[in-house]
Amino acid sequence: MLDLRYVVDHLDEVRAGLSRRGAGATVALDELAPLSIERRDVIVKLETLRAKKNEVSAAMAKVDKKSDEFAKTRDEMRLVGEQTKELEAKQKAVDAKIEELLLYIPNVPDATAPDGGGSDENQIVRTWGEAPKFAFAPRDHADLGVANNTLDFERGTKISGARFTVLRGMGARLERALMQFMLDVHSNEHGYVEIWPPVLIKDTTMRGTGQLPKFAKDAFRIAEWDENGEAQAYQLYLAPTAEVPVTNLHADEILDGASLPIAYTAYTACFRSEAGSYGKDTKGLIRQHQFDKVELVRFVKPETAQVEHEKLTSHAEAILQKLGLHYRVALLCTGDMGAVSKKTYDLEVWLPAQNTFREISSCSWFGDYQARRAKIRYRAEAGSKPELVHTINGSGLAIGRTLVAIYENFQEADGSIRVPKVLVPYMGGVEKIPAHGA
RNA sequence: GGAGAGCUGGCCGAGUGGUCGAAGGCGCUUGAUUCGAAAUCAAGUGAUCCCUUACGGGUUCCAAGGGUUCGAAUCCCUUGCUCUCCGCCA
Repeated sequence: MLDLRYVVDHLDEVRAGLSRRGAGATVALDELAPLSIERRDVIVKLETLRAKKNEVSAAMAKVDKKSDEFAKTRDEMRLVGEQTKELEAKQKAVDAKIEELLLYIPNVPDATAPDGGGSDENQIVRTWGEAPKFAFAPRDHADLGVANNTLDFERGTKISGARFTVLRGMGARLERALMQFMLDVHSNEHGYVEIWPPVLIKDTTMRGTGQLPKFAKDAFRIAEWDENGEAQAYQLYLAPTAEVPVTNLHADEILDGASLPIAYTAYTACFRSEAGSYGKDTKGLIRQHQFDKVELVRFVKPETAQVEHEKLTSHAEAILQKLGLHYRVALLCTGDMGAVSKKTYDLEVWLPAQNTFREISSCSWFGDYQARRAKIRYRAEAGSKPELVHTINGSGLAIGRTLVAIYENFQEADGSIRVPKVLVPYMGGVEKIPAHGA
């Protein structure tokens, strides 16, 4: 979330920044300024009373408890106590209102994020490789995977419902190979520390990175049984991305400035309800309730954030390059960017069957927005004031979509699929997934 | 699931109603000493929010939330978490 003081002191600037996201993003700002003044008034009154209480209480310790003077002061202070309680209740109410507003206000886009209303106004900043040429009509991954018996959509639906898929044989092996390969590259070549986090996470953790309260409907929440055997909502969510548990590793911490940047990579299964995406990408692996992803997370000093963001993006790109997959990098416009982000690059991989690029990674710089929510700070040097870190993360990469890209880009006329060279060792030496019975 | 113990500053650990942001120790920082280091000695060493141009002043924080009281780290209630033993379990 944004800093109340900063918002109120720079109202016009913040308003101008938020308005770039489109109408509606600035609505809450107008309520904030008067509330902030009210908050300060309450605090000043409250603290004056408390100071008096503390002063008098200290004096009373030395007074004879049976004296009239003691009784008189005590009665006076009883009144002060009541007033204090009223003011405390008022402060709580005002703070809650402010918090509520702030939690729903999105991040201010960075100046380098282009203006725009939707995905067609994103800027393509670079393109890598070339689209493969086929002497035949390329088939999509779902057809290939059903034919070679590595993707079982029907049984996925049978056991778990729509948007669940079973990987089988070399499909399952490829998924695992990709996970290992990505983690190896990031930890060995890019200097990330590997993390294996829980995927059931608390609501406060979801709040820290901004998934809650605004996007509650996008996440799965688990239930527990009450004494009547009824399912009751339980305060644990299925992580929609490793970003959530991994970023929150350092929640409520003051990090040593010398330890920055901290870089983590983590594989997790990811769970998304995909509310509001009915009818979209219903065929194949593109949009699932459960999918695998390797994530990259960096905690950095503010002054290095832009450079760090580019660096992280290049780390995600390296995976695509090593696999030999044609892709492009899109700088998202303000209207297409996530609410928490200041600036986002999407990596889009070429999918020949769809004759288009599809998102396979999203690399975002969040400024101090997540850090403020999650209270992730650092001390530049011994004795200096704690400051908020900047957080950056990105997929490195979405594994299911990578498998899709490999199937579609490396298919042969007979329906077999070439395994990218770098993955062959991870596939136990297999260089080609056969067209049938894989 | 059953029984018990506990949760205090970066760490260890005192503190059971007032003078406690909290003894003592460790760690850390600075200075002295040293050719330098170790050891030793001295001083300092949390966060939060509010007021103030500044200097500075004040508030809150002893797991969290509520309560009792003129006054709570200390008493009461609720919740969470940790540990030990038993049971169950991949």
